[in-house]
Amino acid sequence: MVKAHTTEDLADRLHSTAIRLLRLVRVQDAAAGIGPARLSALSVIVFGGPVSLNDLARAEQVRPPTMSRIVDALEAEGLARRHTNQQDRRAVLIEATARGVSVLKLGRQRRVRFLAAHLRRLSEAELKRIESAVRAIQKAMQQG
Amino acid sequence: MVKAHTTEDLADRLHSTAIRLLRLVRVQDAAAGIGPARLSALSVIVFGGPVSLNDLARAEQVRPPTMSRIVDALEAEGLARRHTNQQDRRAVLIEATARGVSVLKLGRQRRVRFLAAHLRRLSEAELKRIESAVRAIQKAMQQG
DNA sequence: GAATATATTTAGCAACGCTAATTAAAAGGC
DNA sequence: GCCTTTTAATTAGCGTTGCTAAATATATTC
Repeated sequence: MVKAHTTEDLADRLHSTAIRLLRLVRVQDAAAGIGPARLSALSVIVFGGPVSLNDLARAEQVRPPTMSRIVDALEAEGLARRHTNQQDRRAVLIEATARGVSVLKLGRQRRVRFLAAHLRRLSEAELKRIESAVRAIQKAMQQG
Repeated sequence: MVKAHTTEDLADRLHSTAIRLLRLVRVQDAAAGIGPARLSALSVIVFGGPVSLNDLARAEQVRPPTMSRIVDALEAEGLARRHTNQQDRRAVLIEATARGVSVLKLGRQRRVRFLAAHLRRLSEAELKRIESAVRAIQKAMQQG
């Protein structure tokens, strides 16, 4: 569980590190005044432009009825808006309100700044290594 | 949001990458037959030895009543056991059963193997960079 | 035009989060 | 040695977030 001589050992440590990292920054979300499912869905809405409910559910790895209710809540809180797609009137297009964008960006900023404060403990060389690793990890995760 | 000239940009990308990584491996948990809160608590119980309920709740960033119920479920499923601490009879000590240990390790293995399969797409040099970045990130996160 | 497929919602249930209040044991003050 | 206060856990009751099954409305296909 400690040595990283195999790819599987490295995967184990990378996995644990990702868990710890998100657990660390999650503490900042208390100040956001919005639950985790809503915050996460709002993120996809803000950065993914107008989205259909099905696509949004898929992106969040959640079933459509679950997402329908989350969007209800986001609408009730004035953070997102539904309007029917005119090309296919069965479907809805969901987009963020100005308030939704600002709530999301502030929440994200809190997390990121908190994490950045930790990273500043490291040397330039160490930061460069993380930068390069982030690129590699994203490459490994591309298309399934 | 794209360039990484500042520590904050790097934190942003690292944060996003961690989210995507965990979202990727989470798909494997469907086969575990146990909810995420229980699985995560079981992990602390297995690797953190016998723990009090309060400590377990703190480790999982959850309130004691929530953890009490999760431990109820783990006991009902035969994955963990409570017994009262003899030094302080208000407190309980929670530990994993043999079945709890095996359920956790299999679940973890599924996640880790899935992630390892993705990492094998990378070169040795890229894996070395990730290895080194993991160490740096853990260093940055040490003690708060 | 009828049958089928697709997008979303509604209904109802389980798991997980919370706060407030209760119970039981330990620790401290006098 | 009592009596108060503190601490550990649980119970009660509520809101959110996950699911499946069924309903509704629109598109598509034959």
